[in-house]
Amino acid sequence: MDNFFELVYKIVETIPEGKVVSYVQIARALGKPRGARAVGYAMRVAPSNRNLPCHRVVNQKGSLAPSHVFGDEQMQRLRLESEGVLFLLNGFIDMKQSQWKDL
DNA sequence: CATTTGACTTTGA
DNA sequence: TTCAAAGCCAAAT
Repeated sequence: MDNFFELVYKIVETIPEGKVVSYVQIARALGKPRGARAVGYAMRVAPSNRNLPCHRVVNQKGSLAPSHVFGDEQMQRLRLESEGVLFLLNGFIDMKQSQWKDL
């Protein structure tokens, strides 16, 4: 399976622990600098059996999915914190340090 | 086959 | 600098 989704999943699997990646970066890696939305769509239909760290994929604003996607909003935050991702006081991710720029 | 939607980004005021 | 609107890409309906 080498469709768009699989490519996205491959990149997401490559995200190191304690780091996050913006949708646009993944889109760029796929050759679609403006395909960030498509990446998000791929995440929405992402199969759980793929061991996909979707919680490490965030947007440029540093905020995760609208919450209900993971079940509980605080759960994903705790999960990221457990991996070493730094969170700001406003509940957003500190992109300055946690954004994975080694793509 | 055409339209709508969506876990976004960028540009304009 | 912050807030609001438009735009683009791919998949689903």
